[in-house]
Amino acid sequence: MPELPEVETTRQGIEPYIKGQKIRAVRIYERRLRWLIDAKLPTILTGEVITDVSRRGKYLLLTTAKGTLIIHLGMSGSLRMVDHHEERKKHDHVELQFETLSLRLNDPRRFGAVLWAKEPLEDPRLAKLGPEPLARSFQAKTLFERSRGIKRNIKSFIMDSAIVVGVGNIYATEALFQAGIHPEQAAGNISHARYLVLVKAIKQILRRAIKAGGTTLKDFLDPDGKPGYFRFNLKVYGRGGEACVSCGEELKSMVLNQRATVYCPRCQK
DNA sequence: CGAAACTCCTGAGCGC
DNA sequence: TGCGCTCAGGAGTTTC
Repeated sequence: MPELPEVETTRQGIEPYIKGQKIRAVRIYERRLRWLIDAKLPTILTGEVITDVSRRGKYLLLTTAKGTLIIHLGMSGSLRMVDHHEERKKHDHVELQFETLSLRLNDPRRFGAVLWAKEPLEDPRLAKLGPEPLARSFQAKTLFERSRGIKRNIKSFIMDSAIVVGVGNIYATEALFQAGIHPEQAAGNISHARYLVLVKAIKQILRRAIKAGGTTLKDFLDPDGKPGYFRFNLKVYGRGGEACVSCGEELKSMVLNQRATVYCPRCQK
């Protein structure tokens, strides 16, 4: 479900409710997520204050004086702020109880993760992550240099979190359309000039999507229960067979790196 | 080493 | 109404 804009929307949604708040209780209803949740989590976290709510790639980081709770939403995870007494829904796996509200993690497919780390950025899963796409450190120059000699297609290259974090299937598809680059183009064959356009496209699309509260395809809701509106700005994703908004040509659908891909054969070379 | 395939899991939508 | 099939927004692990 979530790509970077949805994770950032989630972060912004929960921050005002939990930053500075003390955790009163922790309930774990299902430990079997991507990795088994540490059974000692309630003991570790109860009584701790959340001092910061940040994000690294698609990982959410809830900082306390003792260490950091790392939450990944996987494909189908979501966080909601609810009243303590609100009935638990199917697939609500973890709950952090604060003074009056609770933060609940719901994740039907259980591809998400809840991890505990003293130094989260040293966790092997986070240590090798590439730059944040919205940071100055994400530049055409580094992409260009890192891509020399790389034969794999540009779509899988920009979706690789070691290259740049947070670009998932929807936004990779959209950014390549905006940049006029064919998704199967070899990363190593793309000029510096075209990487400049691509980096600009990625930044712009992600910024706009965050502003719109993310993309709701069927079920993404922010922690207050509101959907994201970027869906209405999607130019190619989910529009295979329809007319290109730019040239009118029929958009083509294909499966690339086992992921649905849509592109305009005339606009993207 | 890089690149591609495979894997985890549930639910929605479709054709019959 | 039900069955079986396909597909889904991620990414770590395995295989070639």
